[in-house]
Amino acid sequence: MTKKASESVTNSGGSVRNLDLAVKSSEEARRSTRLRLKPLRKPKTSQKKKPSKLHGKMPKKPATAFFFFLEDFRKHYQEENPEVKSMREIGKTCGEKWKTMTYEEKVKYYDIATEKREEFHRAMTDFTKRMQSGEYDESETDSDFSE
DNA sequence: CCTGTGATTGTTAGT
DNA sequence: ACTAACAATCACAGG
Repeated sequence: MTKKASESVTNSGGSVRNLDLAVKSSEEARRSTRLRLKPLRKPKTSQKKKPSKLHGKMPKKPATAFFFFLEDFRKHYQEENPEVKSMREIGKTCGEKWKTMTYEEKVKYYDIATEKREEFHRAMTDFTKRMQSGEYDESETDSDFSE
């Protein structure tokens, strides 16, 4: 609630500024991403794997801006192409359009992703803190006692 | 009936 | 700094 007011003050300026910082932060990471010319591993895609209990309470990676755009784009795509139900084709179309999108247009999606990232960061901090505090509780009370 | 696949880019943690 | 893997979605297929 409080931060909402400050953000509303600056229309695009605030958003852009946030994005700028976000971009700057990932600027380094971005470079590496672009360099990925070593597709040694080329899985057919789809890296879905079963939820391994790595730590039990490890915060999962938040959806990226692209995913938010996908969510929105998917709605429009289904409206115009109700025949296409497969997400695979949408992904291609969305990805192609995503590249054509301009910075300003992506800003709004990046902005959402940035917020999600912050939330994730909090969960991560709490998680790490808890971990250092007294080792992670792997017990997670499994089925021993119902809650 | 349930699980895995397939496709997209972006972000994160780990080494 | 770089690498590898994973994040959501939704329809379809296989066991």
